[in-house]
Amino acid sequence: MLRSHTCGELTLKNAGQNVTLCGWIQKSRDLGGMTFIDLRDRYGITQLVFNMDINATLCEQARKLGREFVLRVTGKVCERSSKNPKMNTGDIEIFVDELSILNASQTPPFTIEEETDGGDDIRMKYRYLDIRRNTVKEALILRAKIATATRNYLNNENFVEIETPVLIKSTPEGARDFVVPSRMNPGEFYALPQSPQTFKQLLMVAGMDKYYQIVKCFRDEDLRADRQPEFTQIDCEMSFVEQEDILQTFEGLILSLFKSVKGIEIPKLQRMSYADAMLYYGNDKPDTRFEIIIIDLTQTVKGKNFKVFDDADSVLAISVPHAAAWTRKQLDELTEWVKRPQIGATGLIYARYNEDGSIKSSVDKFYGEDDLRKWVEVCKSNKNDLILVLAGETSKARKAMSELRLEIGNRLGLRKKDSYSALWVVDFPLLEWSEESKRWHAMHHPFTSSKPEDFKLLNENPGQVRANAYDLVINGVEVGGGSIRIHNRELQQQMFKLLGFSEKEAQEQFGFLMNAFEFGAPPHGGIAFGLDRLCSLFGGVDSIRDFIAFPKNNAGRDVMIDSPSQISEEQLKELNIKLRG
RNA sequence: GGUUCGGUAGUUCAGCUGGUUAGAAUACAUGCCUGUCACGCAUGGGGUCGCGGGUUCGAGUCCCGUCCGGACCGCCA
Repeated sequence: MLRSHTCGELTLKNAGQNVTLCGWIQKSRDLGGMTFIDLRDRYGITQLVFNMDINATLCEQARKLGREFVLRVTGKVCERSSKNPKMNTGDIEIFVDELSILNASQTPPFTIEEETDGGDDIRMKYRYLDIRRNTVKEALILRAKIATATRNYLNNENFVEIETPVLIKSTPEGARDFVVPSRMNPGEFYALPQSPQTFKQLLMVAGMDKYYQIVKCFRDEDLRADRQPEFTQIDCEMSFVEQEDILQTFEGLILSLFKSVKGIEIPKLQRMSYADAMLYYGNDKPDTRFEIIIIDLTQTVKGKNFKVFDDADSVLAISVPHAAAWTRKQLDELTEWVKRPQIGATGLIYARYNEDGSIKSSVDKFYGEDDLRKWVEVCKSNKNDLILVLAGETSKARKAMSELRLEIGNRLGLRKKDSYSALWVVDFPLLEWSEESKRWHAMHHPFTSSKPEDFKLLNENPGQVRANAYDLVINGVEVGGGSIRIHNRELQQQMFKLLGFSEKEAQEQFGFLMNAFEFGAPPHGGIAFGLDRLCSLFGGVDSIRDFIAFPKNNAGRDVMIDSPSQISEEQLKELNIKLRG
């Protein structure tokens, strides 16, 4: 070993010992007669001292060292005459008597500090320097903790960790596949898995009973702060279970993660139907950290010759507590906010329920005091509340209101990073109609089973069929989702047919799975969690990027290694690929 | 595919309605300084204002195009 201790562990107890440390220079302070160097490694920072009176040559040498030089030093641990209570090692320092420079460093392009001066771009380009910073380092360590705690829990529950292939088969359902050409099979391509879905089901057919895997998945879709083209799932599947068993098992996982990683106990998870989530929160991943819910005013407001409301499929409201005094300017600004194309509302109507009991709205022309009184009643508003109303086609109005609700939550400071509200959203529809492709799409995926009682609707009214599917939502983030699967060939075939597959297509693409179902497939179901999102949630930030050691940028590029990149003519030839102009 | 914000010193940013030699902080270099820990003080170097075109007597500033980055919408079974 090049070192006897790390830079984070020495305290007064070690005073008098001779130690050898290795690390990077965080900072040096040259006072003339003496020089202090903060030496950093993963574990912490320890102060080195060089003194002209004690060792002039060494002190001269130390003055010349720059930031991020890698040193190995030997010296004696001494109690400081002026201690630094902000540091774990602040009571001691090392009087160095041997110094070797293991490697020099250029001046880093940004400061290696908690609050760096570097922008995202430059940080990503020099990610290996960025990771030296505490915030990123801690984020990666948090991720490792979550992964370890997950493995502990699942191993303890008798799950078996099994790897599944990364080079698999492309299928048209769902997201775009990343595709890999096969040299040995000219003109043919592998796809990278969007999830190990079919393999884990085959493992259930194989009798593995309980499987999990912390696994990279790939989707060739546009990126977001919480979406990367390659991401990690905690992928799980169980045999001989019903929905309730899955919810119980994985509620246990989540509670145990909160406890072991964050050290907090969160309450048992609420259950909310998809229909309720849409009705009260306007989307299927409600942020339940705050109470404001969406109220349907459609019937209340109709028939007063206000065209906007009379023409609307839905008129939705939220009652914002203690906001009646918001200024006209604030409300105008909020109106502009909802009119942005991303939100897409055409306008915002408001009613103030004033302290004195009077109600004043932006549509007083159409609605008298009595009408507005009804609004207040339906919204269950209190004095001093502000009612905000959006109208339009139901799904658009819900979406806009959902966004507005979250924005209001932000403005009122109700979405606290360190409070957690987790719930299961259940009873998803099995299918949703796509106007674009004029056919039904699986809302979860084509292997999802329906509620037995809804099964009879499958042919006459597919949109009404509820699935045995469930999502885990925490603070408005979809952290995981799963379903009880189909394990019967005929049923699976019927599903493919409903989704517009010809029998031939279904056989070509998923024949292996349906064949397997004919060899004694057990009832089974599972769930997958997004590890990256779980990390960002635990870390209290919105972006998943700092929980990934080497993430991709907005355009799916790795700016550090500069990928993707072109490949040589020989490589293309070998792969039997010709690029189009 | 679209919306939007940004690109000025190594870095983060300021730079007004177009007008003198483009600034600050920090980083860096040199010198001084024996208890600093955001050390201090002094001095100094550092710029193709992303790129191309246009308007103008004059463009960092206005216009068009383009490239790059961030956030978002579409998309993400």
